[in-house]
Amino acid sequence: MTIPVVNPTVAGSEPGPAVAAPDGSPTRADARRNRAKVMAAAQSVFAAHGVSAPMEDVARQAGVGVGTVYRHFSTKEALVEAIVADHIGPLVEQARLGLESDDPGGAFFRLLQALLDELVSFRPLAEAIAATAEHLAGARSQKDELVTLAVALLTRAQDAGTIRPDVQPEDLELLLSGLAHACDRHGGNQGNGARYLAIVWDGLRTADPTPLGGGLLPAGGH
Amino acid sequence: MTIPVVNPTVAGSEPGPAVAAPDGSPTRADARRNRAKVMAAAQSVFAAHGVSAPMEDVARQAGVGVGTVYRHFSTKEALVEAIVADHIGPLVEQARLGLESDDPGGAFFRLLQALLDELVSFRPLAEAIAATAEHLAGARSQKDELVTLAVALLTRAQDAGTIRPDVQPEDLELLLSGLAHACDRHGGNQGNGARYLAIVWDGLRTADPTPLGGGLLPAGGH
DNA sequence: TGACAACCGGAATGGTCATTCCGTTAGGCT
DNA sequence: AGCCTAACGGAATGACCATTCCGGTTGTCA
Repeated sequence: MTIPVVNPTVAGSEPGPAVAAPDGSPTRADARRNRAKVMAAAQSVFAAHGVSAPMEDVARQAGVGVGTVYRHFSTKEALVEAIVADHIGPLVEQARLGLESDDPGGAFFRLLQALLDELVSFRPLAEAIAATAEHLAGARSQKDELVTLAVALLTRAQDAGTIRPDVQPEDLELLLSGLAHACDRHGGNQGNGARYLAIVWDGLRTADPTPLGGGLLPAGGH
Repeated sequence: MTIPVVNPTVAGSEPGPAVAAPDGSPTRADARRNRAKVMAAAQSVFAAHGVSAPMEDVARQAGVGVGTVYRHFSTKEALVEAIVADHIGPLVEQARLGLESDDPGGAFFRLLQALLDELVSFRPLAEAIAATAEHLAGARSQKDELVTLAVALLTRAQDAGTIRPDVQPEDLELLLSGLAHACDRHGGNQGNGARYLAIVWDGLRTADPTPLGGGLLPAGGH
């Protein structure tokens, strides 16, 4: 047992051994190189076969042994999380900028659109988003932060009159969840995802909305 | 239960051994009883823990051994399919009636609503629907039939002017898929599912739709 | 250049299922 | 009542994986 590490670093991303010293120094060159190879391999393997693909496939694709994969990511979950973080980072950034825009509705739409693009290109992201959306409590991870920012953007878009006022953050969770899943299931066809988004978007901005409260009567039908 | 289907035995439902003789005669009483117990147990176990729940849990809940479960359903998949068929049957019936209604829009909405209810009460149904929706080729199973009928209903609702004309059957697949997943992920809260449906519905019936074709520009934003 | 960790690879381990096998039990029919 | 066989139950089997272990390799630093 050689795990003298005392520093926890960021939970999950840089786990057990010391890939990076407590202060952030890089360590051995081959280790850094391998970490990158593993990330790239995981990216492609998980994208192609979903997160259920065996760790050994990731290792093979990376040209290393499983042991090496586990040296860098103490757990499969940690590996997935690391990749997801890569995808989410830019989205968080975009959401931040959007909050400062004077066109909240457009910014919100573009955020959804960007999210959709990522979703299409990397399936596991969908699962991660969906899982996070479960309860948007406090923002501790990037995923949570993204959800939080998206909610803020939603509120601003509502204040601006672009989005119907009766939509709640929980609905956003559900919509994202559904969006994610639909894209997951039809990964190959980005066009479909775009159509789906357009429809939901129209539902969000409708001027003559079906009451969301109780009765569930179609506003336009009948 | 009520499976008005005229068809002999649906492939997969009554497999290997002779739960029913080739001509359809019932067989031993205890066998029939156990089959029912297994179905009920599977229903509740899968609903509670998802289809990934072990067959042994189903057997225990039914008060029988795994061997007995396999005597009635040659495969886990066959068991799931049998339960799903129970849930889909009534929906197919409703869709049929809806096709004869003079209010296609309302009928379509009510079908979605009923589907949603089933989805909320039985998670695996979501997966099954989503899986089927993949390609709505020919209607050979009940699932396919449901999708086909729903598409027909959609077309009629469009002809009646309730649903925007640029919505395609593929979009329906995606929407159902997303709907299913959202309900799967938030099984406990039917209220949320209803809200989600209302939003999507408004997107479907909007009078001022975002073009579904190319540019992906928000119609109301900016 | 030599020594010492840090790293590496991949076989071995442990756990979780679906599915099969077979000795035992008990409906149904004469 | 007694036989014959469909049905049972549940231990055993086989696959698939994540994760761990440890002897061998190789950057790095003095």
